[in-house]
Amino acid sequence: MPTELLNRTQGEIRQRLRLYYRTLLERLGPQRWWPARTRFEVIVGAILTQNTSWTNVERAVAALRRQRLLTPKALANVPLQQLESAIRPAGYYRQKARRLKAFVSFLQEHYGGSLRRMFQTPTATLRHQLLQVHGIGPETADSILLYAGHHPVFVVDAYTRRILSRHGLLDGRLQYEQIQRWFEAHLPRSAPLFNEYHALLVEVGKRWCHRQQPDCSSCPLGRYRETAG
DNA sequence: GCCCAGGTGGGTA
DNA sequence: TACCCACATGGG
Repeated sequence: MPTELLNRTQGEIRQRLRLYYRTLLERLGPQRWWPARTRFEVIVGAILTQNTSWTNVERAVAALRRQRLLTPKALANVPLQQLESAIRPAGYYRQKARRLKAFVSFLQEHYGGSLRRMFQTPTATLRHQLLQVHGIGPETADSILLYAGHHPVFVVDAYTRRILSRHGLLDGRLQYEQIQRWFEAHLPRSAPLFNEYHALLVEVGKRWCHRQQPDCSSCPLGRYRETAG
């Protein structure tokens, strides 16, 4: 199975990716991700938003803030049941409470609780370490690296797969790292660019590219969609 | 009531 | 490797 469905040249893919970015930025404006006040809040949000709508995550984050739990130390010390109760609106709250605990344990053990030290680690090394933490998979690890640490990694999510495969640009069944490499091979390696591009794709996904019945007529990218999606 | 949401890990063939 | 499934709340 070739990486690209429609037998495009590398140049054509790069041109298409630039066109999409320019179009979305023009039509939707900068998304200014990640919506959070601190780096640690980005990490907490990245875990809480796993397969969950952002509005539900916001309630959970607000509860954590009210209880002054938005620091590594506070999360490490809070009883599990209290943490579960605080993040309940985000769903999967029992799993996610353990995942938050797992991350702050990792941070303490490897970096003495210091996010600054953690993010000084080379990208590939830190990504590998994050993937060892229970409950942190590739998308969460990359969201942490990019949006909390400003490391230049492209974040792939369900919307990214859906949009690009419906446009016939890549095979949505490819593995996470394959799709990530595809983006990173065709775009300048820039954290601000990766930040904005992923955020724009999520906005497109939320508004126009649902699982069933995409609304391509009003989607800013609709006119560029071709067959073989 | 139904489908969906900014995934992940565990189990099975 | 490639599927299945559980996990859970809240909005449309």
